[in-house]
Amino acid sequence: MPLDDRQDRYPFPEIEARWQQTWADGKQFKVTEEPGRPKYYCLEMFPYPSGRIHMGHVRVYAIGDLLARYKWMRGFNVLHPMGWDAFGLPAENAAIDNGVHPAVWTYENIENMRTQLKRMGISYDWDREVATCDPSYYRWEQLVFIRMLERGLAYRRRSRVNWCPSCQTVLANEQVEAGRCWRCDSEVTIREIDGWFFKITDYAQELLDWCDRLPGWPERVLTMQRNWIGRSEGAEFALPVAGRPEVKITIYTTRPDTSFGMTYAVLAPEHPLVDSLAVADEERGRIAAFRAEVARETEIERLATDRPKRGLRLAARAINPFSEQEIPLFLADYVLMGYGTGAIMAVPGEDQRDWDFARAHDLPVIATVKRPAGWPEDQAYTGDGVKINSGFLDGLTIEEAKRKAIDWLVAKGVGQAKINFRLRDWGISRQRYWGAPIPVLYCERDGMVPEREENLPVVLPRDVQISGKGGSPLAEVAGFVNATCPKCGGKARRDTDTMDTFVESSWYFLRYCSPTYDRGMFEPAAAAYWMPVDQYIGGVEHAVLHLLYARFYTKVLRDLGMLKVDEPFRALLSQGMVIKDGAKMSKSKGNVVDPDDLIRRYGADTARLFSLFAAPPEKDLDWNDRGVEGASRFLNRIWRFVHTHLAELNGAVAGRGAAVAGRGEPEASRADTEIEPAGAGRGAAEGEPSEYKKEVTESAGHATSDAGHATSEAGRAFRRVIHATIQKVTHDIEHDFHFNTAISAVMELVNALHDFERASLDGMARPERSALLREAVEATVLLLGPVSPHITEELWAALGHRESLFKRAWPIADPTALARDAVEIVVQVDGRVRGRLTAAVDAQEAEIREKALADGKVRPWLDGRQVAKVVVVPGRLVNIVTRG
RNA sequence: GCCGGAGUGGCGAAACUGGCAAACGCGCCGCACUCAAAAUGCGGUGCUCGCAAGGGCCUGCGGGUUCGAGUCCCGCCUCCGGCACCA
Repeated sequence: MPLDDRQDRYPFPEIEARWQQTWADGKQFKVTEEPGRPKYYCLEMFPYPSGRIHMGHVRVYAIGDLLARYKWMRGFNVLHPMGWDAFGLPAENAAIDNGVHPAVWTYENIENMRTQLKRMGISYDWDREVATCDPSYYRWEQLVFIRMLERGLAYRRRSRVNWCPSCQTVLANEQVEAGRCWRCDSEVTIREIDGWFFKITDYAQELLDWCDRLPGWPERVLTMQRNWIGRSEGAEFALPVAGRPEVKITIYTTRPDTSFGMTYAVLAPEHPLVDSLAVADEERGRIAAFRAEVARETEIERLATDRPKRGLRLAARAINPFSEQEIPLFLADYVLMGYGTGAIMAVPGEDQRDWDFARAHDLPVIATVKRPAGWPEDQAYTGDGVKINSGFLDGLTIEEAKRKAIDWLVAKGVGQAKINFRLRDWGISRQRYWGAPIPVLYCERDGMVPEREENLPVVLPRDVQISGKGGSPLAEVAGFVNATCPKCGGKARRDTDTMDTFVESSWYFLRYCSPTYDRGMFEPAAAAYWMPVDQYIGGVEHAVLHLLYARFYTKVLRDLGMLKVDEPFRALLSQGMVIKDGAKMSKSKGNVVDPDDLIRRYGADTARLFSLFAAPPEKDLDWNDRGVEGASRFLNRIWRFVHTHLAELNGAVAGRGAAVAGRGEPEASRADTEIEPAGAGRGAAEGEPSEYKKEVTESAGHATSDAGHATSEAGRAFRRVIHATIQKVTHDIEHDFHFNTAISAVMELVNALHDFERASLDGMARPERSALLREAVEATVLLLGPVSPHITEELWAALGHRESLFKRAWPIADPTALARDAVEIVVQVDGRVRGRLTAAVDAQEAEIREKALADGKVRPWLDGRQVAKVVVVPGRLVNIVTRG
């Protein structure tokens, strides 16, 4: 078929639409569990249905689809699903702004985005699509909520929480970024409010431990999770208050070895013992004023570490149990109630913050670690050293002293070793409408009561006024709030908060295993077959949020006896952002590229090719319109080559000179090149299904009947290029997902194909040439299939194949084709390349050495110099080292 | 401050366990086709000295190890990301 005259481009709109239809009609990517066949669960983070896909989506889905299609070709049973993270605030904000119901808005957006995604030609099993706002979805997380409640893994308490004044709702710690709301960037304030929590802190240690057992995860994500969990080892002990034996302040420290240097102690302003410590009314007044002052600070101010530390000295004094000295007690804003015990021992000698505070308040400093020579006078010392001024700890190392100090506390019965985590429980109540209702009621008689399981789901009511003025909209819906107590049948009120949408995304990958199952969250056998996700792909912005929650939730489900896996995602590919003109694509910066435009102008295959070619997936991708042109040009070049050589290419197989013209309707005889992978034949073991190699090797022999016997020098060289490319592309995909270099290898093959085509016109036997051209073209089409599936399907059909490219096995490099008998060896003199020589692959070192020393290009460089040494690296280079 | 990651042509980027730096693509230059342009094809393209043959210099900076360093070691600088009065 000729190029489209008008555009000089191959007719991608027609081709892409047709193949998308063919795949859909044939349910080609629909999967079911096939016990005994190796599975591959390939998952991209599902999108929030904002209404339109953006380039970031194109990038993730192109990556995921490449892997999914590649694994199909390698014989795996591939689960590749798609769905919608459908609850959330934007829907509600749209309702406030435009008066559209969030449900209407959401489902319209889903329709839109589904159409867009289908135009990308991703190999999803659309029969497994889920939307988290569907009651048949969230009913199961309500059930799990109740089970968690029974186990104490979900609990309700009043607490100081992060509050976004703009979103009018509570935020979890993970959803606050540098004091601002992760979604709307408003400054976060603190509120004391009743709410539900998931006890993720119970899993802190396990979540941390498994960070060391996830080799398929990028190190940077694991590091972020470790930091977030924030484990620290130390000691906790009672700090006596002078003259007040009934008051016991517990302090936490990671440096019990420095206890002798404790010259004062500090309580957080909100510390509950502060009230009982105050003696006079006058002091109570000052405390109240200090607390008010601290409370006025915004989160942002509090985060600034360089600002002077405020403190208030209390009348009460404490006793350092180590030195038995009386020391002053302070309230100070640099001590946080939320970490440790909310009280610290201050050791200005070995802690810079304490040092700064001690300076400002004229407090004594005792050094308990010997300073290295020249240590500045005006700094705390946190380095290593020997203990001094520390009574029974003197002379010990820090580590020894830590242990001995803890032993001493234990012996005295006042303290013990203690491990602390920075991780806080996950606050999941949201004072908003568009979320899953919390399945709990409050009865006048029985108090808080969970809904009965048989009454689930607690359906989110449709009729609701959304004002955005604050307060849970559900509280205004009488028909929802007023209910009967599941326990006594009396009057009860429903909880009117909804769950954080991160709860839905914590298990959607499980729902995909059996999306319509109605007797539980997922069908156990299906989950057992598909889980864990083999490859998860998504943006790094979820490094601690979603990825930590999902890990936690999976462990909870395991402990509830519902699931057998410890971790949901075996491997994670954390893809970079899409950048244009030096900034992340965003409407406000005006640098967005609309995927729809792109696909309309160049086709999905080009959009996918470029986004995979421009950068390795983990790096940020610099969008470049010219680069897209280049990708398009490349596909056109292949198209043109195949169609201008179609007669020769198709004649080659049967060895007939007769041309088979016309696209896609070749003769049936072509079937002999087809591999029909029977279900049984496809794959036995993971990674490299055993019967697979044989099958493909045979096929290679078939498809290249004449080329296999390529005897000319040029023919063998070209065939080596073909098979080296197969090897490289396979390696790049398997080894480190460097699709950019895989694609560049195919580009090189296509360049070599053009060179060969020209060079072989004279002097090469026609059958050999034709067979090699066909072998190269088939390899190109196969290798490029997972990247640009439509054009390759079309070309594959044009080459006479009747079955989809993706039912065909991935090619394997033929070792005989790769074998070479001579290699080029570089000759260096003193590390500089001076000549080259050709030697047999199995040439002995001595032989290479002689050849190198005798080389005409090399000799002048040895003139007047002595050869000191000759380094021979077989198959690579010779370095002649000279002297004089 | 702590923890990660990265610095390579005009640009996006390559370089497996130390072995020809800059593959591939973009851009640019030249040529062919064309009345002309577009498209396409072919060739060139790190910097620098030279008419040329050919030489010298190049992977953020300074040292080191090595026959040989983009890659390993030590010390810096810059940028990006995460965490951050976490005791």
